[in-house]
Amino acid sequence: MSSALPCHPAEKPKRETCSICADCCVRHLAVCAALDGDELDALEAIMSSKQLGANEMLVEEGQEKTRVYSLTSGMLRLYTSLPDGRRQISGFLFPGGYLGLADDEVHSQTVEAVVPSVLCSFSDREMNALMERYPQLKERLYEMTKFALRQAHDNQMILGRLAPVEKLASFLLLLANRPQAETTSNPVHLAMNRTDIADYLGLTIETVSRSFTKLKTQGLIRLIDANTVEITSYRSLAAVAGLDITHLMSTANA
Amino acid sequence: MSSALPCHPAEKPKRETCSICADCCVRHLAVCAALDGDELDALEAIMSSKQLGANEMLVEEGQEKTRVYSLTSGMLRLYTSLPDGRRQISGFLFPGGYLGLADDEVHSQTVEAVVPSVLCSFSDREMNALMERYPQLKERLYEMTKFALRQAHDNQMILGRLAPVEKLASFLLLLANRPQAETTSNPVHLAMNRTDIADYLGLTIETVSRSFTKLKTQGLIRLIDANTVEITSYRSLAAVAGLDITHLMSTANA
DNA sequence: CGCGAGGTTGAAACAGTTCAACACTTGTGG
DNA sequence: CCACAAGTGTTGAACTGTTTCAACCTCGCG
Repeated sequence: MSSALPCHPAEKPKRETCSICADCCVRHLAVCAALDGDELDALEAIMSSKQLGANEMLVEEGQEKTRVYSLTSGMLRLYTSLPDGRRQISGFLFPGGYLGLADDEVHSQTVEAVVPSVLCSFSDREMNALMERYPQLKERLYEMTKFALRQAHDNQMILGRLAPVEKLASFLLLLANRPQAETTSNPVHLAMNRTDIADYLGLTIETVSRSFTKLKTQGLIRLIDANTVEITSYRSLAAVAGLDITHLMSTANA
Repeated sequence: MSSALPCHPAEKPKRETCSICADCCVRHLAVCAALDGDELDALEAIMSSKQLGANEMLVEEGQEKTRVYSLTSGMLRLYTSLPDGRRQISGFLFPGGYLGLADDEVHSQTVEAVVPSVLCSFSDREMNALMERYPQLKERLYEMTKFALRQAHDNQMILGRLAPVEKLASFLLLLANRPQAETTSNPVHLAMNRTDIADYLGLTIETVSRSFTKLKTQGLIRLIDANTVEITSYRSLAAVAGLDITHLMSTANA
């Protein structure tokens, strides 16, 4: 689906005699960046692979947390729902992202694949054991949790104080500058649909659509197609967003 | 100001020959719950006390993080601002709360006292050293960070998907059930003013005021005075809030 | 070719914001 | 002790913008 890098583990034979982690192209972004050599083998020993189809659910809110995951390729959405069906997407998970940072015993959010995805799966118990054995692994997860918390704070500003166009501008900049791509990616591919964007930004799909039109009319973006956005004027878009997101570009993964 | 428990360290002589931490009444809520005996002495050795007047600023967004804090008594607000002055309060810190969970080198938020407050202050460097020495201290901070992340996710739902009355209802329930009081406190004392509430919930002060009136008219709350709310019907208020916040009551501090 | 899903656009309804006035409390100074 | 000003909160009325509801468009696919 996505014109991603040519090397996901899924495309290789599942488990060879030797390390597949070592060749993983998102390793430097993921938890596993904390490990090397033997340590990596130990991680690999408790790892299994998991694939998800588009919109397939991985975990559901309230479910016991028995396994944790590291996303290799694809994209996930994390959300909570209200009894009446209203939904708030708290974030999207990109390759290198870790699933289970916020939760202790129970998952506090539902997780679904936005597009077909591949994950590394671990028993929560075994992962905890490994964290005791390799403190740098725990340290890494701690750093990733802190980063997630900063992201959540930025999100609160977006949700609480930005106007719809500003929200969308921030969102596009966030996608353009997300760490995975290393450099600023342009045009930006929107793997999620308008409903997802709306539920992430606290808007309706109609308002999202109208905000796209506004940015287009103002000449800040160009919609190559409904899911591909070219950022025509990066600076102006950042000015509209108001939010200073520069720290999200570099700090990405400490 | 607040009719709090009778024992804040501030009321005692500043540093006696022996442990003041051991007598601290919020210790079981704070970082220090992870430590005991000698360990507690080690923490106390690097600790100093800090007092803040109402609305006094402790740290400013962008400032280098040289010290970290544990709140003993009072209340703090944490927020970020936009260039044009719009403000989003990401949360309030209550006694036992820790300041500096999300940040690495630089503070990502401004912190001010809502009411006169007393804090334990530590050099960030020394605290890190202590965390290396006592892994359970790091573990404790990690748990508190995870809790903060879950809180942030709940907040995103409140900001993005709840109507004003629902937002206010959630906010009141949050205050009523916050861990410090141990039991559900009623009536609830609002130490912060309407502007703070508005900037926390993503509303204007007028809408906050009107929402108070609506809850009052519906018979769910009673305003003893502008800053004291009696929850008349807890269940109905929870129903209005929509949000299930029960997990915030018990999980408080793992 | 026609159906369905996803996205855009238009018009009306509604709700939160804005602007303004008023009430209440507190502190200052005559 | 009272008058007055300042700060905070509430209420009203008009306005603006998002939501709602509906229609329409486009694309992919059976």
